[in-house]
Amino acid sequence: MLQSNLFTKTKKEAPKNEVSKNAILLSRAGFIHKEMAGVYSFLPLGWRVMQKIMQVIREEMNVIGGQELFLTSLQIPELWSKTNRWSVVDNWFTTKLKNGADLGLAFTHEEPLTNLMKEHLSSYRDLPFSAYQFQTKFRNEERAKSGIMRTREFIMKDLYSFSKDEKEHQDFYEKAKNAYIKIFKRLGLEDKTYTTFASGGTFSKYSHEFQTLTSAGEDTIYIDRNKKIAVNKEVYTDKVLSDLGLKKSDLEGEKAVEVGNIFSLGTRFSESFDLNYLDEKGEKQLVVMGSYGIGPGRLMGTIVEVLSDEKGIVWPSEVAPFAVHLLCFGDKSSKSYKEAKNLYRQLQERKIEVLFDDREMRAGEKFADSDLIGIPLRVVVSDKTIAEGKVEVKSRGNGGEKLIEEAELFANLEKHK
RNA sequence: CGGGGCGUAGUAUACCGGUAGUACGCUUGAUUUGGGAUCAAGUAGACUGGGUUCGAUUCCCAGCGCCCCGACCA
Repeated sequence: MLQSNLFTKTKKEAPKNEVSKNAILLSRAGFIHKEMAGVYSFLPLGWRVMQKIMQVIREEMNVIGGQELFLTSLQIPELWSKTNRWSVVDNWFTTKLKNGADLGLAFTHEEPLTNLMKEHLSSYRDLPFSAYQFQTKFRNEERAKSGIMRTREFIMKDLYSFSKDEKEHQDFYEKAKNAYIKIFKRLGLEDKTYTTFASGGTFSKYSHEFQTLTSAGEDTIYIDRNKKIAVNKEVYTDKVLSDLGLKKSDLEGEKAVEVGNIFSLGTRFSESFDLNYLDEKGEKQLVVMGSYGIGPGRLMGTIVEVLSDEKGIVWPSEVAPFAVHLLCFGDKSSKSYKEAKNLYRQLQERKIEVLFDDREMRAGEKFADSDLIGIPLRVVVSDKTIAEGKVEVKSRGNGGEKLIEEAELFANLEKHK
C-alpha cells in the first residue's frame, strides 16, 4: 500500500481525552478512532491488525476442530428467561421491535447457540463438536476505561464445546487450553501471560483465565514465576493453594489483564434448554458444554501496552499491519523514489505486505512515523544506499541499521513468511 | 452508580465580562532534504439550552459529553 493513499494521519500530540498508553499510541498512529467512551472504530491500519489477530485465533480454533459460524446480535428475551439471565444481567443493552417486543443486544451467546443446537444434535454420534464465532458483543459497562481494554462494544471470539460426558469435555478443555497458550505465544505475549486459576466451572473446581502482566490491567493475580501459573484474587485462599500445590511464599501479586477465559459449563445450559442426545443404549443424556472466550481488541491493546517503547508501537510480526515499511527520501523525480518504487513492486510480486512511504517529506518525519506505526522491518532506499548498491534494513524492536543486498532482503522475508 | 476534574480551530493549549491568541496540521510560494526544517502569506474555533448583564466564550443553573478514583465486571 502507498502511504500517500492512506487517509489516516499520525499525530504528534496525544489526544487529551485519553490517558492509557494503548489508546494514546493507537490514536496517534491512526489505528483507532474513539466514537464515544468505551466505543472505538478501527481504521485501516488498526483493522488490519485486528484481522491478523483474529486469523491467528481462527487458525488455532480450527486446529482443535472448531467450526466457525456467525450468530446474531439481536436476541430474544425468551431464550434468556430460560436461564434466568434476562432480568438478572444488568449490563444488557436492550431495545424494542416496532411492535413493542423487547430485544437484547448480545453480550454472550450460550443461550441462542444451545437452543440452536436442539435442531442439529440428537445422537451420541453427533458428539463431540465445537463451534465458534467472531461476533460483536455489547455490554453496558458502568464505566469504560483503559482505552480499548475495556469497552462497551467489542468483537469477541467465543467458542462453545459440546461433549457427551465430563471426560470427553475435559479432553477438549485441555486441547482448548493448549490452543490458547499457542495463540498468546504467536502474539508475542508468551512471557507475560499466565494460565490462571479462577473460580467457576461446574464439575471442575476451577475455570482458567489467561492473564497478561501489565500495569494497565484491572486484575490482581498471584503468580508463581517458576511454574508459570497463577491464581486470581477470588481463589487466593490457603485451601486452594494447597489444592494446587502452590506455596504462598512462592507467589507474587501482580497487576494483569484478562486476555482469555475458558470455562466448563457442565449441563447448566443443556438442562435449561433440554439439549440432550440418545446414547448407545437409547437413553437420554444431557450434553456437557464449555465456553472459551478471547477478545481480539483487548489483545491488541495488551500488545501495545506490553511491547511498545517510548517511540511508539512494536508489533509482533504475526499481527503487524504490514511486514515491511519501505521508506524513500526525495521527491517523485528523485532516483531514490524510482528505486524504492521498483523495490515496492518486487515485494508485492513476492506477496510480501509492504507499506511504501512515498510521501514527499523530510527524513525525520518519516522515521518518526515509522517508529510510531511499529511495522517490524523498516527498509530505507536513499542516495546513500543506492551508492552502495544495497538497501538499509532495521528491525523495529531492536538493533541498528545495516546495509544488505536486495536479494538477501527477499530471502529473509521469504523465510519468515 | 458515588466522589473529583474538564469541555475553546482537525490536534494540543492560552487569555479575557467588551470583536478569541499561540503551536502543530492543512493551502500557496521560496529555500531546504538521513531523525518531527526555515521564512512569508493564508485556512480554521468558544458543547447545547436557559438565566444574570448594555454586552457572556468568560459569571450562575440545567442538560449532554469526556477523563480520573472507587464500586461493578455473564
